[in-house]
Amino acid sequence: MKSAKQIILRLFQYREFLMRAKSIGIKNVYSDTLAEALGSTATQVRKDFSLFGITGNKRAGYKLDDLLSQLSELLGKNQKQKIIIAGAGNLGKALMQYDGFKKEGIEIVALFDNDPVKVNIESSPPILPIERLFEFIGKNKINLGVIAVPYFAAQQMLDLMILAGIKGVLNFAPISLKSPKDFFINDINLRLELETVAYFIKPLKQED
Amino acid sequence: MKSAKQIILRLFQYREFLMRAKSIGIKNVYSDTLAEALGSTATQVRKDFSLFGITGNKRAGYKLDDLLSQLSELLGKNQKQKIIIAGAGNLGKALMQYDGFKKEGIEIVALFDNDPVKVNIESSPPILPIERLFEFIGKNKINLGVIAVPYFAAQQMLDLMILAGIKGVLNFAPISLKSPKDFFINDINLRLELETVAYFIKPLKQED
DNA sequence: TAGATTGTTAATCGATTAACAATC
DNA sequence: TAGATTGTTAATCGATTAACAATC
Repeated sequence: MKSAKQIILRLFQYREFLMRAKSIGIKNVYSDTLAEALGSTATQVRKDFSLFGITGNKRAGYKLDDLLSQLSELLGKNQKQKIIIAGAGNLGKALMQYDGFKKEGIEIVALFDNDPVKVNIESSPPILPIERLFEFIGKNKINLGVIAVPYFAAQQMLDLMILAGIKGVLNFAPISLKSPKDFFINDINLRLELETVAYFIKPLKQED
Repeated sequence: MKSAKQIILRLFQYREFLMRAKSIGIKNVYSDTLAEALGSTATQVRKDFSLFGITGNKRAGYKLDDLLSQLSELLGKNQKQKIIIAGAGNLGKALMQYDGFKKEGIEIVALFDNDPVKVNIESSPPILPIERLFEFIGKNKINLGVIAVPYFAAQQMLDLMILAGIKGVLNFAPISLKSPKDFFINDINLRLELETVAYFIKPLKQED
């Protein structure tokens, strides 16, 4: 949907690198600088920018501040993004405590779990019972969620989220979820990613 | 390197689905069954199989057991895979406690952290000081690692792992790591994945 | 100016999809 | 057999890379 996920991912990476570069006092960058940082190519970088109408200065590369503000404009990272997490298991809690989100404007406003033992209204963010999810989403106008529940509960959770008004999710459940066409799902299957590495480092019987 | 990561990922997904199907007593599947399960297409499924010499029966689809064993043969999932995790923060611990790995033959044999408070030789798996990483990898012949340390420590950690004999890593540090050509790195940047979802659900100013 | 770097067009590459013959 | 499904070839699509004119 819309422009390819991969390009957007790269734009975010450019932005991340630029913020770090800025913090150490760099004022100008070249497509080559960015390529090097990301393990990409200068052509790729300029092509990506070109696709979104981002321009630099021939001979002088890109002014870091200008580039950064153009990217931020594009990626819309000036407003806060509130999210909720379904599932307060290890992964959910790891995400909850991961402070890299906060400084990028991503605020986890609540977790939800159906295990009463995990519920904790006092924690920050609070861990609430599933029953309150629907109401919470509506009241707080949340449109982004994370699914970190077991696979057998994932589809049901997604259906509930969609009904409540969520527009896109990051899904850690290892299953292909069904959703309307205009709903955005980003699947991450950690075990699969790990197994893939295992596959590629295996001594090969035959090349192809 | 070798066959595209994406195909291998799909093969793992087929295998995962087949194991679940088997557990509920299904004996035969069609390319269409698999396509449906993965949100893919029947042509894609047959193409993937064709690329690896996996065949079924015209008119009768695939015998689940045969297919499963062919995939397992290919993906080499009959031996155990030992891994270590560098970084015993929230993410490292979440992975450590995630029991989905174990039943797929992935065994986390140790975590490593340079914070003495986190070190815990008694836990299972043990959390050891970084100083023991090099020796541990050599002694236990580990070739797969996970990098779950802060970004500024990631390159150094990778260098150490490579030196110790690791052949591939799953990297959660949000930075492009440098490594030899024959070393395999699978990068996962959770924040970026989340931001990407946020981008795609944003009300658009202009289509393209 | 001369040299370096951008921005874009064209070529290439790879992956997905369509079409269809083979055949159980 | 007739119909359904595989396996593969060819066509399409999209993304990456190469080439190079524009120009600061």
